[in-house]
Amino acid sequence: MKTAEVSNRRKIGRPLSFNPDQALDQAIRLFWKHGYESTSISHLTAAMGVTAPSLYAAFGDKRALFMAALQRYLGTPITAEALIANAATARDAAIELLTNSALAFTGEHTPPGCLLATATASCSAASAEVQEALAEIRRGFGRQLRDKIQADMANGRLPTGTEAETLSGHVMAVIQGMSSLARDGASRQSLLAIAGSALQAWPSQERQPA
Amino acid sequence: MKTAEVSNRRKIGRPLSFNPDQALDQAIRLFWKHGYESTSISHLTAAMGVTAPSLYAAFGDKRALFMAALQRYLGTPITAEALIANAATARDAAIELLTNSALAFTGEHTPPGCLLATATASCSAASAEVQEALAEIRRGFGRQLRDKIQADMANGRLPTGTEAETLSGHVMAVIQGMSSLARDGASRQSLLAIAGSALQAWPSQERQPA
DNA sequence: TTACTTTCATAGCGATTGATATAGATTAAG
DNA sequence: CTTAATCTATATCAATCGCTATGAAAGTAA
Repeated sequence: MKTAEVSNRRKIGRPLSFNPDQALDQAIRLFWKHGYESTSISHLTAAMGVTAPSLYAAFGDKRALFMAALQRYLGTPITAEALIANAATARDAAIELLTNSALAFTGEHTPPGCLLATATASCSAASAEVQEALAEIRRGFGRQLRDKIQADMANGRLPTGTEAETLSGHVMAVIQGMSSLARDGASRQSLLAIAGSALQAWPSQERQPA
Repeated sequence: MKTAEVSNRRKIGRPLSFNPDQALDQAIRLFWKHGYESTSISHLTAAMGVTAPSLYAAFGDKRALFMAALQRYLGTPITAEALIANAATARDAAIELLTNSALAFTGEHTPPGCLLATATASCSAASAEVQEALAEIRRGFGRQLRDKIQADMANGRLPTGTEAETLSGHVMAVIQGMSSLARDGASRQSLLAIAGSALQAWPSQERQPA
């Protein structure tokens, strides 16, 4: 067990000289901006205000630190999983996903784009495991949205001819495409307009009565 | 002038032991799969069948080699620039861009996704110039499609209320999003379906008579 | 205090990075 | 042949990579 377990840690010994969550926020910023492989340990230690041995004692190796940063990133301000689950309809889920993404990718105090989409977009074979882990998270979001669409079809809220896989794929593509556009300098306003344009492709019970 | 100029090169001296274009194809394959920074010189020399000094003599430094590979990549089988310029309408251009992208991102003998979209999706500050060069190429494609849309509006082939910037941005987002989905394992069929779904958002003169 | 536990800071590990100096090999020209 | 031009191969450069051994510093508990 390399990673320190805060809950089981006794209160004896020299205390930590840094706030783990604040340090993790700096790691998020760097991984967000430069990706997984291009963010070096020396960059991280400098930004986090922690020496390398302390970093490894607190978070394990680079991969574990990245996964911890990713989990923290995915939980702010609300998980996409909860957003989809709590939406009244699949259309509402798509609207919120697209809108929240457009806002999150163009924050004033954060790097442009999406950490989940770009951090391992290009990396060597040595990081294949991390790359696959992120791919599975992305695919999971797509599957969840697809299932929500299929549920709405079963409830009559969407035409029976709707291709759930294609519709969720379109939304996921636009979200990840917006991340690329944001990295290229697109404004928040333009991304919100694109999100609205993508919703034009959403089928309605009225226009297509099966 | 570090890069050898083939046209001005005299025919005396020891000839090249490798085919520059074939070597460049191998470089394209590696940069396509692993991106700019994560593809090392040793990886390149091994795949290209060329030693490091020969590589540097033929192509210059790593940046020049990457840009040469990118130019060759962007010209196969046809440049997106020519595709947009030769299309009869902006809608036709969008259809061809989306379809060709779906096919190119899921080739059997090439890595999944798009080299232009992913090679510098995440890189350190040391590669900021290369990153910006690729961003400008992507933005140029978007501007060209936007101008084509505006031309169709002027000719009455599109409703006057059409937001050209948003519509082209939507197409560009879907294209780059399809690259991400392809990297996550999406099939050619699913990408073609997503391309068709994106076209549902395209305005028509009939449905919206301005 | 003394014992014990944990973190911190220094220094450095082997491996790899992008890039090159040097010398030998291979060709055409004269 | 000799000479000039160009490429190839070996060996290596300083810098950085992810990571860690070591011992001093800083806290609690007796």
